[in-house]
Amino acid sequence: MEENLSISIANELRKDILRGRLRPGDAIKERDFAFKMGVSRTPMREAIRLLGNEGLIELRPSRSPIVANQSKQMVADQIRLLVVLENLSAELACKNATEDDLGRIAGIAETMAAQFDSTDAIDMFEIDMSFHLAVVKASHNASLVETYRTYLQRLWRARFLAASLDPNRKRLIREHRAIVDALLKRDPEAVKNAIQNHLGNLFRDVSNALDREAEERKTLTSVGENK
Amino acid sequence: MEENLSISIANELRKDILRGRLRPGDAIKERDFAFKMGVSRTPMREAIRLLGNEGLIELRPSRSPIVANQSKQMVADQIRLLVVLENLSAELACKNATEDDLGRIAGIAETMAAQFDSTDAIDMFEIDMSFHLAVVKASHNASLVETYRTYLQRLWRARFLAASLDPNRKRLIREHRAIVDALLKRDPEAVKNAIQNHLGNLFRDVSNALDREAEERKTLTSVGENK
DNA sequence: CAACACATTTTGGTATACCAAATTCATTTA
DNA sequence: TAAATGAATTTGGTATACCAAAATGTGTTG
Repeated sequence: MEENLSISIANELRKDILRGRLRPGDAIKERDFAFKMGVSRTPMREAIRLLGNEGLIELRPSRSPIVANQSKQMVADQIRLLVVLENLSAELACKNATEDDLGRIAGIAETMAAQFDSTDAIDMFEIDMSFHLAVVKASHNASLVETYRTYLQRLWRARFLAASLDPNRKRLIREHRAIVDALLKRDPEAVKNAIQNHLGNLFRDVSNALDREAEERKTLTSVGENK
Repeated sequence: MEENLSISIANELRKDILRGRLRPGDAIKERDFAFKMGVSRTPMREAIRLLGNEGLIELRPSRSPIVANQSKQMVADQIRLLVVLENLSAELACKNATEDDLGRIAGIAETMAAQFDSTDAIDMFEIDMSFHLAVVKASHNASLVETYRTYLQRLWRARFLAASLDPNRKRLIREHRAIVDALLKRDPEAVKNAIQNHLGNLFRDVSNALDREAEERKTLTSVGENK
């Protein structure tokens, strides 16, 4: 897609949100952000609306938009859907994946295994997410890819917090390899089982991470000034 | 959600698209449509972008946007996903539906049975779609509802064409009743079977309808002027 | 000290103007 | 008659101004 100013602004804001430089609850003041980026309100407004549609920003009447701050119920709902989308992609990828697709997926898994200790946590998490997205792309169902991407982004931060809480590298690499092996065999049941094994406790892990973060925020608030 | 000018314009355009007053391939000329509706380009532009995000309008560089004209592959992809979403909603609705939810779903099915012959095809199709959406809402998973709604709208026209081609009222009412009965029993497998039975041939039916329409368009084009 | 009223600030929304790029159309030439 | 060239039109995108509504802050009064 051809990139205009609003799309490049949206890309930059999205990256800031996913990478944690903009945190849940932070205000995105249209005029301020436009001025800082040296653009007018129009493309900034359009970018904010785009991210609003993607669920990353929450628009509020008569108040500045904020980085979306999702309830545990919303996170649970999205994870429930994400798992179903990954299962569907497993089934379809077994049928439709090209040899290039499978090669790419296996390559990403190898890259993670090889570089885990020498890559910072944020970059490694991005590779992890690109692995999952590559599996979905191997389904060759464009709607599935589009919808999956939406929830991948919405859940990004929560999953990153969960991954940071329990960075079990051996388990991660083993479970990704199980998914790759099952895909290479083009065995849908085996892929689904491997995915279930990999994501089965995702909500619990994410929930724990969000609880932990809420505790930390409460501690900071009680010693700091009340805003 | 509070309705501003762009949202009400988007709602009007969406209704025109779903109801067939704007057809696939029709241009949505920003300046012309804004003038006709007595508004400026800004809310019209925002409304067009909103429908672009929803997949109902296709934006093109340096050309007027057009009503999305989906390939059969895209339709097949979307149907594949829609069925999975309906299956998930069946499972969750069995667990989470309130008695009000079930009453509402049964009520819509009864309304269809009672009013089928006295309601025009477009209105009856809308009731049919509201039945399916009510089942999904009964899942109480907000992300599922949002995603399902997206594909319900994208597939609206193709499904309406298919329904018009083979308006089998008895079958439709019977199959909806089977879904309701299975929901009342809160039997996920029975609901999934009923949905599979109901939607199992959706792609074939839709594909036939799109083929038929393409034939008709070709016939019209060969006797009319080439644009 | 709390509540109320008024002023100020912030904000979303919309209108309009302008620009550059792409497309289309018309004319000319070979 | 077809191709090329130049002019005109259409179009998306962006900047800026303005307005009304909502939120916030401040001062006064009871």
